[in-house]
Amino acid sequence: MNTVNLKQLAQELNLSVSTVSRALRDSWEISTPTKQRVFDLARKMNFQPNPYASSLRKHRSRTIAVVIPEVANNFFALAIKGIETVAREKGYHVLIYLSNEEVAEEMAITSSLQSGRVDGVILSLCGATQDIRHLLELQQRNIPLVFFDRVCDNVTAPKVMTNDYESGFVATEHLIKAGCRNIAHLTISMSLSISHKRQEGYINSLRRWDLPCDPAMIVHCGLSEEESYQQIRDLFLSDKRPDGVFASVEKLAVQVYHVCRELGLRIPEDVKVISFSNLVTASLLNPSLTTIAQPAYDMGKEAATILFRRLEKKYIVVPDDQVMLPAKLEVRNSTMA
Amino acid sequence: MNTVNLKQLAQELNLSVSTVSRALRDSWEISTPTKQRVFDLARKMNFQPNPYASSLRKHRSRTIAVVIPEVANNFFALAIKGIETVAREKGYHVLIYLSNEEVAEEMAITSSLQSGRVDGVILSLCGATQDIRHLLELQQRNIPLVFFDRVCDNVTAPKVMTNDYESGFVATEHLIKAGCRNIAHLTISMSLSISHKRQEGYINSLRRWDLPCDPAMIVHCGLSEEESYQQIRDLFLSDKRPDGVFASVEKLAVQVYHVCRELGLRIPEDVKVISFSNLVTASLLNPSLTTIAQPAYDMGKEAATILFRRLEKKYIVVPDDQVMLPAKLEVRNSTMA
DNA sequence: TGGGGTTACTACAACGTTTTCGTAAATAAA
DNA sequence: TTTATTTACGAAAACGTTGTAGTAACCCCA
Repeated sequence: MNTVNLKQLAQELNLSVSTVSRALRDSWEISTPTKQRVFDLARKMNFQPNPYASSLRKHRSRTIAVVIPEVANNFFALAIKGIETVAREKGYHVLIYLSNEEVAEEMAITSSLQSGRVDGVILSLCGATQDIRHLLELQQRNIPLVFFDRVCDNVTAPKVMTNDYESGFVATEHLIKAGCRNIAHLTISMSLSISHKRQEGYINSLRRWDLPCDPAMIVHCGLSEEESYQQIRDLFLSDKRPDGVFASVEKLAVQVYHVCRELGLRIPEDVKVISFSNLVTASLLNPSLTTIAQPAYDMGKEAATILFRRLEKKYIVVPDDQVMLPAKLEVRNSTMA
Repeated sequence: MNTVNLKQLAQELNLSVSTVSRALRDSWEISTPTKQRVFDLARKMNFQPNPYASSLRKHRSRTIAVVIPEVANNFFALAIKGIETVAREKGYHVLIYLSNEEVAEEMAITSSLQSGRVDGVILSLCGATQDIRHLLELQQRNIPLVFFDRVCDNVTAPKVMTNDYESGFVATEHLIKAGCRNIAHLTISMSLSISHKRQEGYINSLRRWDLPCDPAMIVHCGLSEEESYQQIRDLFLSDKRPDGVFASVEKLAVQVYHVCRELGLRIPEDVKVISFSNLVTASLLNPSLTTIAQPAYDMGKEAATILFRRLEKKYIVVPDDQVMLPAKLEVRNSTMA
């Protein structure tokens, strides 16, 4: 427990508390010699101002919250790193909350954030979020909100995204050019706009190349490991086995690898695979995985930067600036012709 | 900004602030009907108590800090998940700080934590930490500290570790049994006790099997990617090329794969590889990687549990209880005989 | 009828900062 | 010399909660 406070400094220096406070904040109202005395003693006594007293008085916590569905995932981990970097630079603190892909948890979290504990929130939706009241409530409390990656179209707030539509298009096109004619798309919860966009890119790419768009080839995978594994397995055991797979998230690509291994299917000979992914080991997989890599770190930095712009310049209100950071296609062996 | 407070509730109900406060905390001093009235209005007005006022008054923040060297790493990410899970269960909030493997940053972080912002700290040292004054300072301020994984032997505090010595021994033994006779050990900064222990396990395993222990086979890799890549490359180009490699951290194993690819060395035919690692894709690598997997999630949970035991003082305060969670050897193709 | 005890509340002072409003003293302007 | 203005500080009131110390009102039993 921190015990040295302004009062003690003031007593020691024969000054008033307010003078000490002002001196430490380098106020022009305090003479240079006095400031020096205060600085010296504060340093000597290792004075650390109580952040809670300060927050209470100033109605500012210098703390932000990051709410994400999971952290054991290179994309979100890198995003956190980006956010933390910017935050610490700006003297802010970062609270982390994991919704574990559960809407109920996401709601409980945002609800607890209404207390004024944080000055702002950076959030990436969990897969099943449909109801957005909990997000609107945050805004009603005047707590700035910035989305990244899994944004919410129905909420007016800044958003940091990747070019999901284009990436979906390019990924599918890449498979087509590699010779695939029966391409499956694996995706998660369709309540997410990123899933929509990626899928649209997929569909339009098929159209553009005059390939049929078979609804059976679009697999909406469940959230549980087992469920999605089964679904992917069923897909590969169906009459029309795909010769190419575009996975909208990394986890699904990993499962495709496992399923193929189980079923004795060869990648890329029997089926080619491409996926949104930030795996560090993509190039070391067997075979190496062709990925659409999102600039996760930069997205985190960007989201934080936007948030701090809002927090520090209240007068400039940009209701919903959107930043689009392009993902990058990294061609590897899993889509070799 | 949160604006509904106790005072407003009190006014509306014709009660005193203290009564409302007590009613909300379900105090026995308040009659049931009054409590009900208070609860109802609080819910209706969506009252959220100001956490900073409460923290100031109670000298407790219900917040902990997690300080780790990096997050874009499955081990630390899972540990965070474990910590966050326990914390939220207990009604605590988790601040995250990344030291980026820089002692200076680690010190700046712990220094800022002296302010009483957090009730406790969970920390994993960065590779180069030697000076431990910043950690002792935390303890002098009576801020409970719990280490996990990269613990600090010189500081008296609870520690959550894996059986590093045994794991080092077993990993090396596994290579020996697979036929390796010239085993290299790749490690990071030797100021870390986990590195020491893993290395000791390695050395003693060699001794146990009457194999020579060549100092040239122990490579202390630098922190930068380029540096360690060069060091590993040099190792493989040296006169006595190892036929087995025991990597003490995942990152180095990944680099071994890259180096081998560059040099045209085959794993496991030319060189067998085993590594401490929590890679989800270990089994999908080319070849699949034999790992010593630490129970990262459980370690996080355990560290948090110990910290909360201390914070809540329900149990006897044990100054430095140490918990050892065993790592698990997962044999895969990279060490096939 | 009064002393003791319980019940259900209230008043007020913390907690450590920041900020508003003052004000003595020193200096400048008249 | 008198009157403004500046300089450098202090007193006190916030911020919203919680804990301590009361205290009316009622009941119990002698």
